[in-house]
Amino acid sequence: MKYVTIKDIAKELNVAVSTVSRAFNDKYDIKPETRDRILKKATEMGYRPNPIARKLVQQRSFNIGIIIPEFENSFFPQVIMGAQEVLYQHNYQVLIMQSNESVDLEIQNAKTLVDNMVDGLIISLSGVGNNLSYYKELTEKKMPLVFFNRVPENIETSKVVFDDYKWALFATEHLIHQGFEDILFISGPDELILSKNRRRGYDDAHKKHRIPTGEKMTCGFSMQDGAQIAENLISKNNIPRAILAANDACAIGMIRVFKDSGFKIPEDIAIVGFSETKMAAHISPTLTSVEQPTYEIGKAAAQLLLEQLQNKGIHIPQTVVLNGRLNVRESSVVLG
Amino acid sequence: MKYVTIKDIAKELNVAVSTVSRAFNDKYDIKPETRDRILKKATEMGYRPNPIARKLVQQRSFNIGIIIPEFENSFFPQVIMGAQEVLYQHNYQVLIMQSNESVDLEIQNAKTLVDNMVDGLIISLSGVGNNLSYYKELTEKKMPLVFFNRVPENIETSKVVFDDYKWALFATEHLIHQGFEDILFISGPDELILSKNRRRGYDDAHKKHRIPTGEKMTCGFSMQDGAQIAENLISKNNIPRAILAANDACAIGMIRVFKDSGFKIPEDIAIVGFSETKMAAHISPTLTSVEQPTYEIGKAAAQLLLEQLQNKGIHIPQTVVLNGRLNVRESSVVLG
DNA sequence: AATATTTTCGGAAACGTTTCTGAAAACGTT
DNA sequence: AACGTTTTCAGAAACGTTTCCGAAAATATT
Repeated sequence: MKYVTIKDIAKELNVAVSTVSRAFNDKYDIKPETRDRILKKATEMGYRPNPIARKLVQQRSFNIGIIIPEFENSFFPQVIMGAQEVLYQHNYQVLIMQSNESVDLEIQNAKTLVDNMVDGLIISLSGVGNNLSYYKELTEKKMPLVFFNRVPENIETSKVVFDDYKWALFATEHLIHQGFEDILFISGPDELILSKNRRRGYDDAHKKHRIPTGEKMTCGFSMQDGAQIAENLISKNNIPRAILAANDACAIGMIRVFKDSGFKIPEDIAIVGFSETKMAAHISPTLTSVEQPTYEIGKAAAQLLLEQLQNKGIHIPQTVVLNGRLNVRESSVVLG
Repeated sequence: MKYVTIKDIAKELNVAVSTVSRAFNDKYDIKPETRDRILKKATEMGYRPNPIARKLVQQRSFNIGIIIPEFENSFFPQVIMGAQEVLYQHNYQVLIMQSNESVDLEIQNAKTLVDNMVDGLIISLSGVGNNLSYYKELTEKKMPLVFFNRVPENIETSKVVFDDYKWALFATEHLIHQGFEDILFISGPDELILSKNRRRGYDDAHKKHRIPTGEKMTCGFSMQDGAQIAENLISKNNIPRAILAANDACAIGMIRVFKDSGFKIPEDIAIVGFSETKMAAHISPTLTSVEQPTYEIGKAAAQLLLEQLQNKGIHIPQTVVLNGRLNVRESSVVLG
């Protein structure tokens, strides 16, 4: 690839490169006529500024990095769409990397993005074996950082989270109200705060209604993970009356296995999912699920990052807690 | 952010920057002892090479750009995973951008990636209103380019496609074998070659069995698009006996609407999806679908790109056609 | 011991920008 | 007409690398 450069234009027009540069960043003194002359020539020659060179001298890139654990569930893609919307408005480009639920790859991705001089980072942590020291280092070096959804506990920076406690409590209460007492609780990996918060919600719902809690398990976020747990339960003949699942994918995986084994949902086993996917309304039975405002999460994260970018130096860590909704559908309601 | 540079190391060790540089790229002459001395100091100081500076001087980045239209269906994410796997093995980093089905955004993304000196581009076109002139320009400038899934007709470069003709024919025949004659054909936007190919397959299946074709329509790739078409059909009381849908999302959207209106699938309307999603086996009824080898598509695209990257200059455009499978499930089979 | 060869390194240019410094040109003021 | 201001521009340094060129040091050859 041959690129047209600022030098080519300067030579063509017999001006200094600095003059051409000024023509593109009006802020400096330049006569309108020469500016127009340069701009005209530039488009004529098909010139496009080289962001690489600019990054090098300005030590900033107008790029934002986003790191997510996976994008097979539609949750993260939707968050990204939200973030992109506000970042684009502020002329930032977005670089996406996915860590495939691997901490090593996640850190490697973060380093790559930092090496490439992103101006800030939006991150959702991978589930297992967190190693936060690199992120701590980054915050110490004043790199703008925002975590969302899967956030670390002891890093002083802005975060966007869902009120997992409240909605796990609410979902559990919903199941209790339906008359179920033996409720299996399934959450994501223990390291994630969101798992802890949901567990508290689950426990408190039981306390509030003065009934003993059911079994508690952890699980990954894929359909396979859910299916496997269901198979285990069946083989041990340990069938709960109701289940609060880690997410919709997990719930859907379980439902398939249970149905294949002849169980009726919700008549035999009621089930509630988490972080609503588009599928919830389309499977059979339709799935009751806690809906998270994915798009808003992305927008909020982007806005928090922009704040840090603008108030360089002084950064007051903020935690934005977003609200959700329980979409009650067939999978948790026994009629009559 | 303060970065440790090659200069800092050079100063610290009283050597020239060129020597430090050599220490990192062994290919040059350097005494093993000084190399080790430098490498040791470098890790001590937390040095990480700055890819930006390197790009500028080498005029290459070891970055590959991937542009996809959307990532709400799991199709594209899976392709990306496949591509990443082989590119990572060859030390390329992957930058992902999504065009949101907008041609303008797609071209803008491509330009951004080119400006950022990616060494090559893997692209799946946005559906509507293609403007290929920029891509033609890129191929003329020898930028390595590979298209997949949604490919342009008259650009001379490598492509990875699915045998849409064959599998549309096969899926149509499957429906014919089940005894259905009034088969509605729904494809993606007309501009896409894959739509044309599927249409040919659909037509030829009818020719082969000497029955007249049914109605043909176009549709987007989302559940909403499918739902809307179903609503239209119902309001016009124009109900086909069977449907070959544009993709699984479209099929699932239609199924929901039909079921809500009291139609039985497949007893009243049989339906076949395309490009199998994980959901196909989990909805009710389970969905018959043409499965595409998503992961392999990504890998093939990456390999074709690597070939171009390696044989600089001479590039013989290749088109890889991948095979699929018809997963027959409940939605297209009436028992008894 | 003198010369030739190889190994190892330093210096400097280059990549494409931005931005600092200062000088020339244009204008205004007296 | 002489001076002070302002406007407009050119030149050069800088960003962090790689890489070319050539020189010094080490080694080999005669």
